[in-house]
Amino acid sequence: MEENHHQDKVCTSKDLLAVRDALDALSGKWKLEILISLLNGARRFKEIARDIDGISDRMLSKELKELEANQLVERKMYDAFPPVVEYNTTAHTRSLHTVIYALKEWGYLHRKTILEN
Amino acid sequence: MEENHHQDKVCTSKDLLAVRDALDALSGKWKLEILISLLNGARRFKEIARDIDGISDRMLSKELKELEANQLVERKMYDAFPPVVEYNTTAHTRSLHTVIYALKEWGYLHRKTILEN
DNA sequence: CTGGATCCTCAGGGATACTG
DNA sequence: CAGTATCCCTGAGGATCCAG
Repeated sequence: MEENHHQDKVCTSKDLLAVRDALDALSGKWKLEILISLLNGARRFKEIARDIDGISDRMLSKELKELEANQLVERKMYDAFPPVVEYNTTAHTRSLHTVIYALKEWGYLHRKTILEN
Repeated sequence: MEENHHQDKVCTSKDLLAVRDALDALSGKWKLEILISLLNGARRFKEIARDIDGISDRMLSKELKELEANQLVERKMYDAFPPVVEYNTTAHTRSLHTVIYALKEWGYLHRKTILEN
């Protein structure tokens, strides 16, 4: 980033805000599951709903909207009856791989650490 | 990890649980701020409280306890009056660096992505 | 099928006061 | 200083019904 202010802090307050932004985009009980479902292929509303155990239509709709607002899913509507809507990932979703990988690895490590003591 | 089951999924359901474990350990409004404060050096209760704008004693106490349960902070009590308690990071906290770095980088990228459209 | 509208519950977190 | 105890409020998320 452009300015550093010569601090050797682990994480500046600006950095903290960025971390929060990232976490906020993934916040909510179902977002990750939805993204992972879509990372395995484009899906329609009901297909995602069937894919994710326990999610209600209301929540799926809400989370999809937030993900779309954050450009993490793309919504394609086909003019037909009954309605056909297809959800898919975006380039931005793919950029999440590093984050998901880091969280996953640390999650496994964390569980191991906790169980060992 | 030991078994793969020959799937080429981006993220298995076991992986998702690990991601959730990671996120859970960092959940709560103040945990990251507390960790970052401590990553810049050991601190006493009141020092952390002063470091973090807006946090109440109650929340600081609660979050510190959860972090300690997750071995992300270490609590040292010195027998003295008035009481002296010092909080510090642990080896496990340091292992979080990859995660925080990934989240930070993606957070900046995310903001850039959103603002561009 | 793809959702929107409504109502309800509960846990996260704020404010304040108190104790060893 | 280092926390606890209490009370309260808001918003995330569940359940159910309705509409195009």
